[in-house]
Amino acid sequence: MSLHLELLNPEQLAAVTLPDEHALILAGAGSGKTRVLTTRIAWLVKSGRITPANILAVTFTNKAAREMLIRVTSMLPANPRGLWIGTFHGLCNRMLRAHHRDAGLPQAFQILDSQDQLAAVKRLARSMNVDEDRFSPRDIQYFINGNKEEGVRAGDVPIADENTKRLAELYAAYDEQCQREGVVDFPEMLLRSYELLKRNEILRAHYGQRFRHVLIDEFQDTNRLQYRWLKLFRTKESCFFAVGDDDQSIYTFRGANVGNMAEFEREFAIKRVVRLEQNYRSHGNILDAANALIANNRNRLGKNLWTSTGAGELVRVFEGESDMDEARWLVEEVRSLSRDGTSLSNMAVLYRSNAQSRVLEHALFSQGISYRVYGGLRFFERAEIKHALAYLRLVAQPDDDNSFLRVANFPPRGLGARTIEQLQDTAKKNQASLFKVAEGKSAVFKKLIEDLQTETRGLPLAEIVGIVVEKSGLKEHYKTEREGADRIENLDELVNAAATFNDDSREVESGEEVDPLTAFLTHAALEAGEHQAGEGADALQLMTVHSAKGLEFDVVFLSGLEEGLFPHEQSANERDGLEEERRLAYVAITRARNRLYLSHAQTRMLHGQTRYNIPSRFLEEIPQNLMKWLTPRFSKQKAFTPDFSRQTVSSLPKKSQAREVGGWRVGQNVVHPKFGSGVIIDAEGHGNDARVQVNFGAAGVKWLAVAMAKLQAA
DNA sequence: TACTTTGTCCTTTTT
DNA sequence: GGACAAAGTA
Repeated sequence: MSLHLELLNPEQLAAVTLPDEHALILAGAGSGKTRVLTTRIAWLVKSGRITPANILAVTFTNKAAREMLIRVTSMLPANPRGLWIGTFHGLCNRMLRAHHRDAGLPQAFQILDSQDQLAAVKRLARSMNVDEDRFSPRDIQYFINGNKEEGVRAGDVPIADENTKRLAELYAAYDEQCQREGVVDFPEMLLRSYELLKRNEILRAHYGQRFRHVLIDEFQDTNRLQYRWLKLFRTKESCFFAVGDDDQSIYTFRGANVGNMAEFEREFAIKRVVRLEQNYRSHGNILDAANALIANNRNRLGKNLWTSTGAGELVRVFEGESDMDEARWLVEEVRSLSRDGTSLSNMAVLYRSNAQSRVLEHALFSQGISYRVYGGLRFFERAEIKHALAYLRLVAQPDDDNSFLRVANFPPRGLGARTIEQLQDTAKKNQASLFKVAEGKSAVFKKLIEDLQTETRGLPLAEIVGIVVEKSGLKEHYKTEREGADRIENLDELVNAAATFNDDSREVESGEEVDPLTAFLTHAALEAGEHQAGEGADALQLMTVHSAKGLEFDVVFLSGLEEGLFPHEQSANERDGLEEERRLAYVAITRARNRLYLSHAQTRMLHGQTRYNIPSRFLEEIPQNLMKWLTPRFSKQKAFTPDFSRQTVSSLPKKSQAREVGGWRVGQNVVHPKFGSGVIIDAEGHGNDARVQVNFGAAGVKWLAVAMAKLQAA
């Protein structure tokens, strides 16, 4: 019930109690960002000058939004009404449902997730005879979303060449298709909502007046459209409070624009940028390592984290001979920490890409250590759940062709590709949905949907879902399948989820209430990740660095620190790709409270091939005096230079058979007088002709004649 | 029409 | 190694 302002440090207090003016808060990792944001909201309300309804707080994830809501409400005496805290998409959804007519949408519009969108694009591409070699559905989807996120409609795409012209046509056709079917994809939600407010002066004035205080979390992750959307709420009286950390910007690959921070500073004439640099999370050595690493980035607003807790332990570094070796060591380490009293859920293993989890899982499983992998297949994304949702969507909105195609012949009911094709032709001719033109063979399916509609009308949500799961034949179908038991369990779980579902966003302010089924389907699309199993159990946490953002652990293992993996090889082709990789490493390191492990392996199975990787440059960028090697090997490789501008990683060519020539073995570490240290990645010939291919990192990859080159074993 | 086998492609991810 | 889609077979 209290704000506990006395517990804030001077900078935090300054941020919380800023007068009514625009503000930019540079909040470093672990600096109490969420606390400042939530206390600010509570402080504003308690001041009595405004009500909760005057506040708009925007976050990126549902998790962050929920956390914020909980913390704010705990600081206020009564449950605040009219307080808008949510994700960009959640808030846009709320607005679009409330003003669906003005936005040109049916009230029960359905939301396409990325998968659904891709399916819709594929279907469109086929109906328009697109050469998939020239334009893959992925590319088209990327083009559409990229433009939408810049606020550019199909008609406004600048036509530079034939390709763009064609893509713009497809974009236009795609939007028409969505409109016809009453569906909206993720970027469309933002753009629609943006256009709605932009065009409708009355609405804009209404919301602008209402939201006197606009607070934005993770501002560095906003894209251009999101920023423009936010600016629509700006009035003479309004105050914007943006919190962000440019060093933690790790989503530029999907359109986030860090430049928004500088833009905001300029456009809102920010007088004072408040820097939160005191870190309450990590020990000194860990923090120093993070600071040293990020100092290698040139594009920064500048910030240096410090802590008043001691230096703590050194950062531990391990080199494995192979990924399996690395995993075995890691499991042993986890086991002994666990024995010494650190709970498993307080330890996390982080990696750059999901593919790396497999080896770890294998090792953990065989040693009987419980673990939990984040970011795998989410509940609402499972095939059987998607199928059930498709039936439900058709009940709510039969013109949804995406859903129609998904389940028209699932479970199989004799509607083959031919029948569907004919149906699609008729639909195209009549500019109507598949459902409307279904006849003959497909009439049976149409009848099924219609029966479901009449049968479920007016029933409670859980019963609707139960009936649909049963009568669609899904359950029956999975009974005959070998691994169907899990799927049936999931379908039951879906009914459960429906039973416990209560939606607070249905409390609308403009009269019309959204029907429960649509609300549930919206929840499934927008909050797909919220429904996760095994949340409570004590288990080791496995996740990518990306999904670790915002979290913290006593012990963090950062594994696979190898050139090509982390930094990822693809990042070399992107503008400022390496800097983003470095920020990613920075995020990873700053997750650790007490102990940090960094590890890498000499060989690793990737894409079914063994790769020989050299240690990541990030290991070189951390001052040696902060680290403690658990294996001697790495410390021997003195010839490292910090410059790895050229090719640094290679995989073993497919056809290579020779593993060993003249005493040199593939995978072996070597030192060359001129090129420094490297690793043998291939070998061929024998005797005097024997040659080895060596990856020297900075000096590149070279073929060397064994007889000539003065190679030394490292 | 429906199931089985082969060929291609591999980041990161929330909404 | 593995997911997913297109081609192949009963």
